[in-house]
Amino acid sequence: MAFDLSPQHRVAPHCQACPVTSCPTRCDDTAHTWQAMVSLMPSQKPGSRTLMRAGEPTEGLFAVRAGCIKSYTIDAQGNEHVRAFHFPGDLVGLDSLGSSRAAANAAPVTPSQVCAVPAAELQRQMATQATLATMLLEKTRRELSQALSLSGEFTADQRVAAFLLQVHARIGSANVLRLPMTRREIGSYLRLATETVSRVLARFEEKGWLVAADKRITLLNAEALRELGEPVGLGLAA
Amino acid sequence: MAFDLSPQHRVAPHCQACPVTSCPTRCDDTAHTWQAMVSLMPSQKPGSRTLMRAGEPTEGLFAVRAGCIKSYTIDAQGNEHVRAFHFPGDLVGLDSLGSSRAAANAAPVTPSQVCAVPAAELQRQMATQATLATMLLEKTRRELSQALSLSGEFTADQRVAAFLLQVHARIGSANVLRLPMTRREIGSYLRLATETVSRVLARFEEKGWLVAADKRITLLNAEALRELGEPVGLGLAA
DNA sequence: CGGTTCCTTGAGAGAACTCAACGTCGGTGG
DNA sequence: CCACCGACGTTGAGTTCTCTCAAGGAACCG
Repeated sequence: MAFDLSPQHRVAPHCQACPVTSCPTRCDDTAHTWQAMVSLMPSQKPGSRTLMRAGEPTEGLFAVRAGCIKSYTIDAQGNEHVRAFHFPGDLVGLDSLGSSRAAANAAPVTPSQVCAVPAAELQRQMATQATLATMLLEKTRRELSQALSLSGEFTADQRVAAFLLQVHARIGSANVLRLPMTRREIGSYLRLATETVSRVLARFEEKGWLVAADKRITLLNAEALRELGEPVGLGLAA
Repeated sequence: MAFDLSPQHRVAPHCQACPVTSCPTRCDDTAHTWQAMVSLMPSQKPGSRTLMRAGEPTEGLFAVRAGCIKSYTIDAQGNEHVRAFHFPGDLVGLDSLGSSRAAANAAPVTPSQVCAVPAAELQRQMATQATLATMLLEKTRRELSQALSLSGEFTADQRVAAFLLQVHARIGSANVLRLPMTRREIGSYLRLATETVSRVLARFEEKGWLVAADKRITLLNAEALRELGEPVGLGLAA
């Protein structure tokens, strides 16, 4: 199996102590514990420490507790295409939920913690709890809205601006922002070449809108970025 | 309200006689009829005969019975951006389902028939019937998969090839295909200029892959198109 | 230390866009 | 009945945004 739930990685979820208060799989631990917490490290060797693999049987959902998970596909030429970044509180695997086979791969971008929810258990719970199905439907709908927004036609500057604001809203503090992912991964997600991402950041820096020190971004003029990236609609996602 | 359910348009659904056998809202008519069938004509005047309007309160879902419905947004410059085309059997409004306000506009592309399912009724049914919520989740997941596929980085030729095959699979017969929408609408959906769509079709015709007589397309080499458009993954959508 | 990945910057190429012109079609009204 | 108008579709010419190719420096790891 792609995802190893062996004892040395497996930990009780301790939902009551979890910082992700809005976690959709939050339970009271003592009762029906139908999830397990796992720590993950990103690896250079592709394939190791993978949560999901495209084409393999769907194993379930993963709730991100800490870190950053990417879901991605590999095309015929072997190029990686990032479909989404998942931050704490997000669910990974919604696009494969009812399907027998996973639609994409998923792997950690930085050291991460996730809670694994087995598909079989999920199906069982959904059949009886309409609330669970409704909640998952709502989460999926939001992802759909976001995907549709991003699939519009925007300039490189608009995409990058919207992306920075989105990441800042999720894991930023004050006006500082630490990007968990590489330029290549950002470009893959935004459909831009690595060099273009780099150039756009340099352009923003020239304008005095931010300071980009590698993965550490300091926002100096968030308003300008917002004005530019607003049409993309990544942030406001209703 | 954007969608007029006045008596002169309203017709009992007659699900038993409906050609859309896989309609997710299919009912036995005599029992709880929580939908109404409506005929729609496309209009030049923007705004008339609109099913949904972005930003207005969500009225519910629409099941397409015949014709073709587009959902779209209007940007700050007044340009239309088509997010999806919906064919018989599809549901319109999944991206607005749990939200209080509609995420997009929806209007007929050709003369169409839809069944309107009020949001309030839907919510009530979902609360008790886990099956309904699961079905809607599955439909939404498929739309999400498709949106994610299309949001990849592909050439104009790949996009158009995939699009033709998708439409053919939905409403084509043998090797003939009648496009319900204009070149501008196709381009808007595929993120291409109108002229580019036209040029790509001319290119395909030069290669002997198809004959394009305005909206009537005759496929001569579907295999070539499939090979080209396969990476887009619009058709296979698991 | 090598070796690898990441990031940046420069120069050139190309795919798709914009602008523009022209022909067709369908509806409208004089 | 036919001229007019607008939307649609096609084709050409030139432009531009982003990509590709290339090279160098920095950071990280075994």
